[in-house]
Amino acid sequence: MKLKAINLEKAYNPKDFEDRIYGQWKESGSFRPSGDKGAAKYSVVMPPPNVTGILHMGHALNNSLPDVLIRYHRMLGHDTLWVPGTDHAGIATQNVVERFLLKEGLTRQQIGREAFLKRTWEVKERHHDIIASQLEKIGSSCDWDHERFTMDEGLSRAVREAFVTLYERGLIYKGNYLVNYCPKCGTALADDEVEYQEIPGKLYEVRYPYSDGSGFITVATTRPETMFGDVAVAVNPEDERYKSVVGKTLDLPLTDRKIPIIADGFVDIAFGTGMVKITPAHDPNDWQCGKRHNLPQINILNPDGTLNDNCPEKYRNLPALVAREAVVADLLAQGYLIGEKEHNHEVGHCYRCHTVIEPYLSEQWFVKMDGMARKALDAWKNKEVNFYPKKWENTYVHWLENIKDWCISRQLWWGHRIPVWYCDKCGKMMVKREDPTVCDCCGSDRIHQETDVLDTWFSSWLWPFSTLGWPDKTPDFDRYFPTDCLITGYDILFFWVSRMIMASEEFLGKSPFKDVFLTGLVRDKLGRKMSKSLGNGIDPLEVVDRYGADAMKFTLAHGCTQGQDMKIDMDSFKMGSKFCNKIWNAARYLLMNLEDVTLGDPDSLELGVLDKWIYNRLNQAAAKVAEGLDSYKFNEAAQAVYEFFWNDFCDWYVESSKKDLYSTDQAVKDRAMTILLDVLKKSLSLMHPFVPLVTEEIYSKLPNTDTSCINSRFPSFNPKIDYSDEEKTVGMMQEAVRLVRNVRSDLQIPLERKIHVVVRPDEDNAASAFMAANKDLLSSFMTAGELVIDTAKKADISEALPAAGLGISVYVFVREAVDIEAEIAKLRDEIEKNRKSLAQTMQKLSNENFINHAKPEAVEKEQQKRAEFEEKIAKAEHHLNLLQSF
RNA sequence: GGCGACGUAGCUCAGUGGGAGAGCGGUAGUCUUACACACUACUGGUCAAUGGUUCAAAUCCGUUCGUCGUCACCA
Repeated sequence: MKLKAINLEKAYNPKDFEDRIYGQWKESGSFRPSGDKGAAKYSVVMPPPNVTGILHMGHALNNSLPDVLIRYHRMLGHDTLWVPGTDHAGIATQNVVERFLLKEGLTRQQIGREAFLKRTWEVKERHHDIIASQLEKIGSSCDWDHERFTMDEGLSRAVREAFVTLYERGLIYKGNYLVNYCPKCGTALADDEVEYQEIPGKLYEVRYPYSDGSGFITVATTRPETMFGDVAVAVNPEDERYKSVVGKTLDLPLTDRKIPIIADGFVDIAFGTGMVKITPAHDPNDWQCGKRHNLPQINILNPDGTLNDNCPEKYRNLPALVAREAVVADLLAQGYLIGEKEHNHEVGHCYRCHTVIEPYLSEQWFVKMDGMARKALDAWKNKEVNFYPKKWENTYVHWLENIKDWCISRQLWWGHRIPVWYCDKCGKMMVKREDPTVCDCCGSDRIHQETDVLDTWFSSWLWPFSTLGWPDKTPDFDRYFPTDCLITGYDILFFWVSRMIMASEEFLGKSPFKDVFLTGLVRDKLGRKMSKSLGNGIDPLEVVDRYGADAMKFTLAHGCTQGQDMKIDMDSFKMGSKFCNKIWNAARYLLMNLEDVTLGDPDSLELGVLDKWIYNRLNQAAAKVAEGLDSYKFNEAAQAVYEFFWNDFCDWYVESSKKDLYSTDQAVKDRAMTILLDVLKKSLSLMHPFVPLVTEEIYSKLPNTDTSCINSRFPSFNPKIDYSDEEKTVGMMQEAVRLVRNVRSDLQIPLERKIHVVVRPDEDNAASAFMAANKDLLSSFMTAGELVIDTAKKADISEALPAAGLGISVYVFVREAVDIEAEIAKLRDEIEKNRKSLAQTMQKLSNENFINHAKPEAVEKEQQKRAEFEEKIAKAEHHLNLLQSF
């Protein structure tokens, strides 16, 4: 059947088709798992973005990479599932909604818990739709039918199941402990939710007098206002200076309290005065020390960070920093403050709102971690879970070995409310999977639920199995759990990855994924983290708008090396865009030449040397892609498809085929096109995981396809294809062409001057025979007028310029192409002129006055000129020598 | 302070025992039957410094300098 030419738009314009193609895929259910039980399964869960966030480059990266993998496995025929979803992000979301309220002059307390949650759900719905459409826009082939939210019904059930189970196993407890508390967010935080930043502060030296009037001691502190919580002063028991004073009593300045001097090994003899005031309720070390010595804990703060009633009246209700100034002033006035020096120290800040964290004594819920940590360590030791790159294993192990109990209660409203009820009558506590209506113990219906909610990560850590139906034994769970790999940034290794492994081991006895690939972080060109406050972020949607989703995906994959952060700016994406354009134009070229062509069966054709060569290159590229993707070396896989398509297919194969494609013999043309389209079709499949949209759009136009690209078979490496002889032959031809092109370029012989060339292979072999048989092709690559393949080594080459390569030499009859005498004269002129200029420059540069007194820019400019002249002279002399040599 | 990473072409980075590479940039030329988002060629680097192991080191080891990350911290 004779085909008609197909005309594609002149340039690659992703906007013309990206949304349409994505819609078609989604519509046709292409993202759904095949459910084919006969095939291997491949499953991945998406790291759920915060529902109130906006997609940033980090999301783009850790959704692009799984997309590549998922598409690759789908094309291998695997039963693939990629589960998308969003996270309720307790603190972050609550903050967002509170900001909205503030604009209306309201606080959450004013509108109450129920109304606040209603508002929050509304905000969640709106933002969810934005996030989901952004994920679609960047081309993620996740299965939307499996989408989950950490607070949807199923996942909430999973959270309860997890909490109650852990409680039943004795792994959850409640108690009064010193926790990290953010006064602004009004909630406790886990240890790893605190970020430490060095800030300048002061170290105050304060005198505490002995109660017996025998003098005073001096302590050093950065936080003088906490002195109201002091319950002792500690010295090191080994400290000779203070051995005699241990046990004495001190008067605490500004108060009427008396505190003892105690001995404790944690005190550093060398630091400060060697005396430390002990404030158990406001410092983790002091808290430990207080426990050891059975000291009371005096909490001096209100939840909002102001001083409370345990402090002298004067300071009550002042914010800590204000109180500090007042205390310092009073200490100074009363002669207690004797020193004050600059002191930089690390201070904890809230990872959500960057407020200074207070160690705060309060009643909180905790998870015991040591046992789970051991299981998670074993999972790694047994190779149940593997880290890429390997270096993260150390970090993982170190964290697990030093783990502390996890504070999971948050004094927020947005989140999973802790499933604990208290009886108002008998005071008993109940921990329940289902909401109770009456007290188990006394039967009273006057019960109330715990008001705290759970840490967001308490739901995220169940994600790989809660999204598949756990705690129920669903078909999805049976089929797709454990998942195959997890891709996310290393910044949430502890928050999320480690905890998922712990939860999964605890509840299911296996690792939730086989592999963890931890990506680097996306940074700007200056190496700074992209952030809203710096305004240096790149919006993935803007990238899509300017260059297309494929360009973004390809660039990210191509730039993704193991363990390195990725520095990018908007221009970085030109690379992917150019590649897509190249693909587009190659396809356009072939399709526009389809007129009157009848395609044959590529499998039954007798292949020529070049045909075998290109199939061999394709086969090898496929091997590299498989190798790269199997080991999470996305850059190597992307590079392989790039080089194959551009350098092998476009630059050599398509160019080589032009003669046949324009042959007057229709049979020759049909044959050429049959193979060209077959290679194109397979190339599109090869490239599809990296540039899905453009390959699908082109694929849909091909006359030799009947499926969609997304559902086509990946052209996997076929060990039976071995055309290494053809590989050598074509390599030799390419070498000959390069040699001639070098000569032409060196002597600046314009293309329209057809040159006379003798090619002399070292040996008479398949390559020389091929070149002899394809002289026309070779001539066109060399733009040669006359070409002799001189296997017999008989041609007269005395007049030609030789150039030698590996296994081959070429001789170019330059004389015919260039007017030697004129060229020599021209070069001599040029050398002369440049030497004069150089002499002038040198004169300036050798003048000390010039060097010492002229502006540095001027000197530098002269030096640049010198280098330029010298280079020009050297080049001209090189040419001159060449021309004079024959 | 512990642990770790990095330092390769003007820029961004690959490369892990035997050839120093890519993309972008620069230079020169080319509208050579799709692609100027192209083609061709060229340019450019004591692979941070130093010592060692080796027949052979950008690659392995030691030390130094510089940059960064991370964990833990002294009040």
